[in-house]
Amino acid sequence: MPAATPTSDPPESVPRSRGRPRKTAHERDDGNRRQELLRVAARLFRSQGFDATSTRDIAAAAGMRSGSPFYHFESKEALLTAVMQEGMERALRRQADAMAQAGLDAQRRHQTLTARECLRVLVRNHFDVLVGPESDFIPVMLYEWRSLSPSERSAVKALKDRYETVWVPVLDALHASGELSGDARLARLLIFGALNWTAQWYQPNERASLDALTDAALQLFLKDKP
Amino acid sequence: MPAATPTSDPPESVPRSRGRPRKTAHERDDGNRRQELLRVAARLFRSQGFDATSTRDIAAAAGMRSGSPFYHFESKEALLTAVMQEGMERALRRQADAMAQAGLDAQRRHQTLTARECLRVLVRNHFDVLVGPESDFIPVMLYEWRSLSPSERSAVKALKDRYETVWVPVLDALHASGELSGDARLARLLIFGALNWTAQWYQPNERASLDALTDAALQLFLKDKP
DNA sequence: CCTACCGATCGGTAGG
DNA sequence: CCTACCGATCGGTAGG
Repeated sequence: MPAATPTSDPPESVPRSRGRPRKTAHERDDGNRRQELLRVAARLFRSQGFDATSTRDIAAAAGMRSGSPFYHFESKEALLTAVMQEGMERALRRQADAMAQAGLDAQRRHQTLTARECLRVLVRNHFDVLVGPESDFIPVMLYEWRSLSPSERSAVKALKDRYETVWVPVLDALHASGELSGDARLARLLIFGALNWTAQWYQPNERASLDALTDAALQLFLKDKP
Repeated sequence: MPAATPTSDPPESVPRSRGRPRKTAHERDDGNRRQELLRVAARLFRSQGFDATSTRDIAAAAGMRSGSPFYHFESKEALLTAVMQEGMERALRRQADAMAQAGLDAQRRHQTLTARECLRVLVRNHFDVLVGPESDFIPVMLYEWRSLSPSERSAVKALKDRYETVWVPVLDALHASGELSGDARLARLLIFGALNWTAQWYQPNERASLDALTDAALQLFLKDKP
């Protein structure tokens, strides 16, 4: 039974929002126009910043006229929020897939994943999400927080927390085995910082591959097992 | 003898810039108005971002009318550049002072600083510069790169490079002694990432002190001396 | 440093 | 999704 809401729906379904009604992602087959807007917005927000990108820039990059993005999104801010949510949902899916795949590989070798191997999978996937192909969404989320309203902010933060929660037991296990030293919470924050900062300097044509970067990170953070 | 400049000063000192002549930092005793503008601009740029801060916001915060900041700075961009340069110059001074002081302390104990102790001094000072009192300037530099023109960018980058250069021999020594593992360049980039990211989450009322944070960082990055 | 102002741009909307 | 448009805001300037 759904929770009782103080105001129930109006009798004949009067649209409540301002202006024209807007489609949701799954309404009609041309949701690809919406996807296209998300893609170009993510790219522009990343390269120029949210405030420095006009909705006209976005429309032009998607081959539309200046007013048309507002047919798909209520506001520029809603578009930003959608970019962040889309990015986090993809990241969550990829993280789950990577962990599941690594688990299966281990099983086929009749082994269990060590905490160190788990961390390697998480770090490698994080780099993919952050600086790999189609990686504009997550940097936008990391660097454009300020432009969200409090409620949008907490919606995105919930997804981000889910993403980071996966790391906690892994880091705890490494802490317990002595492979990770120091305060556990501070270590986690510092590690995420080291990883997230790569979005600032890593270029696709960087001499170091993402595998090499993963190696460097694990070597930096982890001690030999005592 | 000063270097010969292709165009020497005009005979009777005609101002070359547009509009009213602007004072430099040392011209007259009310350079404190300029300093005040830098201070409030740094604070607003940090909390709202460069693009989301209007020159009217800055003027109001400094107790001026909307047009007055342009008496002190040629443009909003020039003000941003000045914030970053001022911040880097202070950081460089504080870094040099901290290292010198630590060297003197060691000398008084008839010892030399170990590489590990040097790193501790650098990290601790970096946290001070980044999230300590009057720490708005450096986060602005770290997060508002995009709004600079190429030439302004390289001017700031030169200062940033000078700051980071001090760390290189220290990290190299730790690498040589086996206290720091993995590719040296990548380790340095990851370490700066971990430190710089604290500007995103550290609050002055944070439970961890900057000393505790320094401990956590050194424990995370460094191995025991083999 | 203030007053008064300009031209440009921006997010967003009505109506089709 | 386009056309045509509005009100607000912004960086910056002339003149004192």
